[in-house]
Amino acid sequence: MLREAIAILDEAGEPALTFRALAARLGGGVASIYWYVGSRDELLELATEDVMGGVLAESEPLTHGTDPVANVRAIALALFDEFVRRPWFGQFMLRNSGLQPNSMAMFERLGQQLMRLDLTPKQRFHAVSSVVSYVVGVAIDLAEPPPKEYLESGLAPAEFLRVLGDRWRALDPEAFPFAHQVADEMATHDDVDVFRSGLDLLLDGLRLQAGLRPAPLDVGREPSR
Amino acid sequence: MLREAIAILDEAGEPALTFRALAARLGGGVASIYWYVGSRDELLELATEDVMGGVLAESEPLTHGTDPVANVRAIALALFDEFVRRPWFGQFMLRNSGLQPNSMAMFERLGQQLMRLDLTPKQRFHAVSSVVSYVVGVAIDLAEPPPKEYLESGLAPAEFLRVLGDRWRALDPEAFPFAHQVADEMATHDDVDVFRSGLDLLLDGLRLQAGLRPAPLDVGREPSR
DNA sequence: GAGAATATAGAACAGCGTTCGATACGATGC
DNA sequence: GCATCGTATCGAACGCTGTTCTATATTCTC
Repeated sequence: MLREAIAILDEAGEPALTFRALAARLGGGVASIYWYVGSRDELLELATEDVMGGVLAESEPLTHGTDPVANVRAIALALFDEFVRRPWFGQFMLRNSGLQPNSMAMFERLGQQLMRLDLTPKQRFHAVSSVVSYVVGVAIDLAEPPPKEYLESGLAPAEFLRVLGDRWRALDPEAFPFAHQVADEMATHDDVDVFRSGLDLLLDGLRLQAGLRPAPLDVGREPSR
Repeated sequence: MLREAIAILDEAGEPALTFRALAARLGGGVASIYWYVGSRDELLELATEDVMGGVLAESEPLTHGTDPVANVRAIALALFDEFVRRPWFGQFMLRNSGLQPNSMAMFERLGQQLMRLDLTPKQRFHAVSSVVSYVVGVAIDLAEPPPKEYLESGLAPAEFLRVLGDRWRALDPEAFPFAHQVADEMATHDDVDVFRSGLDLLLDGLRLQAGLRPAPLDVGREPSR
């Protein structure tokens, strides 16, 4: 049943997961679902936990590298991948305050990497919280349903970005010099690049705090300048 | 009318803003609201834009400092303040993809600060996006309604945090060394401290990228170690 | 075979956003 | 003075939602 629920979420997003839709898919009655799950929220909770379990399993090999910060980076990127695959996942990842086992395990996994750094417990706690917050922030952005203006336009995603860029470029350069300057970036940006950039800023700050040299450039990172 | 809508949001949160509740408060009929606003989503959009306008106005003086990164920091903290005051605000800040004037203006304001840094347009675009994502991530966390376990317990917020910390401490130290280590931090942490820490990591990384010295310690920052 | 635990649904309820159609009010035009 | 048109209001209904109640099968245990 959880499988079918996740399938609906994957295919049509969170609003599409109604008890009636799920019951129809299962070929059963609506009320039957309540035998297995207490509420819709609980169902979403189970779904996110299930997916988080998958990410946890898939990203396990990423935890054995010698550079703990690089490991955190790799794990975060694995999470990002899942957000792209399942936009609904990001929306609910934070819904549970770390009480679910798998979410807790992800938190623990990130924290364990940071235990190999010369930091105070408080700094470690703050650092993990920050990485999670950043990741969630990007996830929410990705999960945001496209504006209906886009849906009506019938444009391809890349084309719509170009239109958005054009709109920024058309703004008054006096009042919006920045929008004007980055209109091209807006038009051509790739989400994963943006995610990686911000993550690297955060992790560079963390390296600095831990008294490490800036960053090894050998893990597919673009040079900082 | 927008005033009353925001009042409901402030008093009882986003789910409480129903057209029927709003109509009752206005002493009118439900359908009348549709004369002024096309849908509930549009109403929420107007509300967030209105609040963002307020933050924009209040934080204007924070943009004149000599250190652009410190200015970004101050603006972000002003946003955070609003999230604490209005948890619903954070939830919807990102709902509009920068099409609303005030959200756009906030984006522009952050970007203009970064124009004073020696960065490429792409780096600037990524940096602003990252700061926004981080801020939104924290906002979402804050907006998360407290678990019903907490509501049923009747505990004060600080006490509930202590309970959560105790629970982490009770975990198997072999399997959860990190949770064990930061249980105290979890129990005693202050949200604004966590927010500030992560923001500073991000901004330190940005300073590094711009070729600046780490950070002036004179703006109320705690030393990095 | 009796009875308990497990499992399944149909029907109904209250609430939601939204739409429809009717009804006023006031200014404008002839 | 009367008709007309845009502004503004609203009661009633529609279709949808999560959820609950109650009744009924199915299966396992003694």
